[in-house]
Amino acid sequence: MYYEHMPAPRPLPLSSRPLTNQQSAALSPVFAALSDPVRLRLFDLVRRAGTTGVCSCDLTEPLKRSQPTISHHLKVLRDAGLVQARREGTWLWYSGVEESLSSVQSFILR
Amino acid sequence: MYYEHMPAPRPLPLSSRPLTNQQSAALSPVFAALSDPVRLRLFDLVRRAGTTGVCSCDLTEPLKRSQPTISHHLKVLRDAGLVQARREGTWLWYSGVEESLSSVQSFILR
DNA sequence: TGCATACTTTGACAATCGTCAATATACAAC
DNA sequence: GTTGTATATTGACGATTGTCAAAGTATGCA
Repeated sequence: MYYEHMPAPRPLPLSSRPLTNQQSAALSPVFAALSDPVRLRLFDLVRRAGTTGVCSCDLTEPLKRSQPTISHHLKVLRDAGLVQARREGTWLWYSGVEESLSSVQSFILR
Repeated sequence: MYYEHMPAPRPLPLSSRPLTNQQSAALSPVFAALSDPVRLRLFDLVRRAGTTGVCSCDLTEPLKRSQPTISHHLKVLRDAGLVQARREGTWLWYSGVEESLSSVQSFILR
């Protein structure tokens, strides 16, 4: 409820079938990756860096966590498919994977 | 990625500000509530029961979990604002709260 | 080769989580 | 009151989580 203007809630279509075990097993890790407040801000920061991306060294300061902790969280986000990394010399440039949110979007609108 | 027809990924507006500590603290519990596969199916089942709702006694069997476990998960979903309960005699009828997904929706589309 | 920088992995810790059996509570009917 | 049914709470268990210090790996440069 942190938004001033929220999208209007849609009526349920009820067209689709109940979530199967496999579907919930595939979807829940995405929610889990976003279930930690620090990781949620981390994903937000990476995401808004656009296609250029952001190096993880610039993320420890705003999130006030150690570098290994940030590295750990980035791995969780990577394993969930929410972010990706591109190496450039010593640096790793992280960027968001927007398509990874499609399954969440589908679930919300189902 | 469990859907055949996914909504097209939107380009980032980049209009809004980075998530604050308070915003992520408010939003992450919703993701956390959906981060468990059993609870995700539970929410899906409750949700598609519509305004009528469903009694929790009918949820232990499809989810193959004990009654206390279902009760525990329903409490997590209730605390996250995702479901609500209406008493009718001995029964409790659970139904989904669609508006609770607005914050998630906003975050995805931000 | 060596050194410096960016990042990952390991190992440990307290805290939280998912689960169930046992117990408790709430309500209806008698 | 008692009895029965629906649901919640308690307490315990192993498993997982977030965190950091320490050590390890990778890349670039002299």
